[in-house]
Amino acid sequence: MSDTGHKARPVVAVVGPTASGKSELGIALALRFQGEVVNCDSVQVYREIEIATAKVPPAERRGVPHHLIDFVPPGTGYTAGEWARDATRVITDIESRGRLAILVGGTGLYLRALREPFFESPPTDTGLRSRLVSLRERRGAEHLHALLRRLDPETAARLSARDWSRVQRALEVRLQTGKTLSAQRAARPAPPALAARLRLFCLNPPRAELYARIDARAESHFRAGLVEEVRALLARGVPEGSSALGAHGYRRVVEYLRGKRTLESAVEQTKLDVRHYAKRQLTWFRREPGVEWVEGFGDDPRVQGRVVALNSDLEL
RNA sequence: GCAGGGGUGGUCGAGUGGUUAAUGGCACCGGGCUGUAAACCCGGCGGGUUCACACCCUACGUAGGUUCGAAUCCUACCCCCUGCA
Repeated sequence: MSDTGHKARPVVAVVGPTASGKSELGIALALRFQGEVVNCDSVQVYREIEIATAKVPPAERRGVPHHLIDFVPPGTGYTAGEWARDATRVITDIESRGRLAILVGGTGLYLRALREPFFESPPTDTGLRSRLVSLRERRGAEHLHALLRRLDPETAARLSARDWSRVQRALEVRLQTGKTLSAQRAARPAPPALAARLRLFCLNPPRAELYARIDARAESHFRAGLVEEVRALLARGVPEGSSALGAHGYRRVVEYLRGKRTLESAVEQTKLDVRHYAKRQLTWFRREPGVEWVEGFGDDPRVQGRVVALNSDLEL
């Protein structure tokens, strides 16, 4: 390509807050430019959890191939680092067939992991993790933080004791590798070549309308049988502490089924969870470099038309 | 109608004479984020001027009053809840 003077074909990415119409826009672009969708959503990777994930059902994908969706067993963990490797492989494959790769999803960390790879790190040691979790449950987050102060003072100083999620990760790194997280942070591999070709579109719908959609969508999930889906997943042995059942919708229904809240409060809390999440996504993408902001919803044909126009150079 | 209880900032709810623009929760807004990220964490939050210390204005149902000082006490009125009629 470069020797012919043509611009390298981009890897398109459609990101944005949840419920902003990313999937629809991704499919529209794929249809227009012979593309294939690569899921960039940390929950849609799981199979068997359906109703509250907003996955586009295969029948509605209009023939557009979707990758990295529906392939991880629900009780299993899956991480940003794994996704980055999988996505690199999948994108390479799509492009080798002469098609356009279109990343679609709202998980900012996943995209980050692709653009700026993490340091080499062994896979999650689930045994160690569960020991740390139970330690925290028994002795409190302060205790974990105190432990980290001994094992990695630099990271401990940077992290609040209440930020147990990161404290725990830092402990895992130190315990699994023998090296501190602070020592490893600098050692970041070079990004894959394709990262430089990313063309990043972030949807930005009117906030009030977005929230209204989120609320409506949560209610429709409950009407569609979300509670029954969760009941069945639990009955099948999917751990309630799994990432899949920690997803929005699922988390609160698990609490309801465990008698920790009413059904009504599960619905309301789910709406709040998702609204808060949408806001955090916006915060994330605001400082993500190279974002092209697209006002409106991705399922709006006018918005799709605008984004198509922005990619007119992809026309064959 | 009588007897009790109550009306507080977007909301729930503390506060019963003096650092009270008013504890706290929620909503909302903003920020952070290096392998659980739909996770986890932090901040702001009556309005106006100011880069800022600061200053001004408006606020605890309404209207008056007592007091150096009132969301807090008194009076009247309006509204809500409960019990008796």
